[in-house]
Amino acid sequence: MNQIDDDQMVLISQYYPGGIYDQLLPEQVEAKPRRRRKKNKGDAGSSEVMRKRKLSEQQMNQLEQSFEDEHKLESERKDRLASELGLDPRQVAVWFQNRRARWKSKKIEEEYSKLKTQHETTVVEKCRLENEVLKLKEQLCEAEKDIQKLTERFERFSSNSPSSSFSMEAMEPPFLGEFGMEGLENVFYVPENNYIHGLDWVNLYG
DNA sequence: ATCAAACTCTAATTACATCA
DNA sequence: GTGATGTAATTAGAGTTTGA
Repeated sequence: MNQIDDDQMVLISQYYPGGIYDQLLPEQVEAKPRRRRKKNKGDAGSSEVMRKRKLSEQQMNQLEQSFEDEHKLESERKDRLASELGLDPRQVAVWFQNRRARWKSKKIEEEYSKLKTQHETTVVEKCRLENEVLKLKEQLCEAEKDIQKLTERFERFSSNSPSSSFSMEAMEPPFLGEFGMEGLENVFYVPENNYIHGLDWVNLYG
């Protein structure tokens, strides 16, 4: 299945003449043993092989430019680039493979940073909303206490004057102000021109 | 339709160069 | 000298195309 092996054998044998790959029997090749490169200590720093390893600035620039144009590398472009740069087409292919890997890795890092920032913003917002909920609960609790006081007061008032009528107009503003109800207009919303008589208003939020 | 060869790719890894 | 880092090259495995 791995048909590139033969090509790679040729390529490898170019880099490592007389090395382990020349000694492999056909059966060993077919068995696809995990091959390990020999360390290239003997040649380090002196041979043509080493000079080939590092691409020149001009080669790099052209490869980068080509990569910017298109991340995929078709056969034609690979061969053209290789001949323009004096490289083996295989080297060009390898360069693009590695470049794509670096690009992907960078994109993943960028995406991670973005998500991290979003997460931090969301946590702050969650905290703010939780505080708001707490404040609103406190307000609600206070309002319920006030309603309770008003109900009790109203009941005492009714029992003392069974025949008298009762209206909000008669109580405001001194009546509500007396119980610290300022600023609760939005909590106890009463539509305009909607007069509530008798006990109905007391049960509205019960 | 099937199969193998020849190619591509990615992901992981290794080997080497360079620099602090 | 050494560890960290960047990158060229290798490897395995999977997918696609092509021709017999």
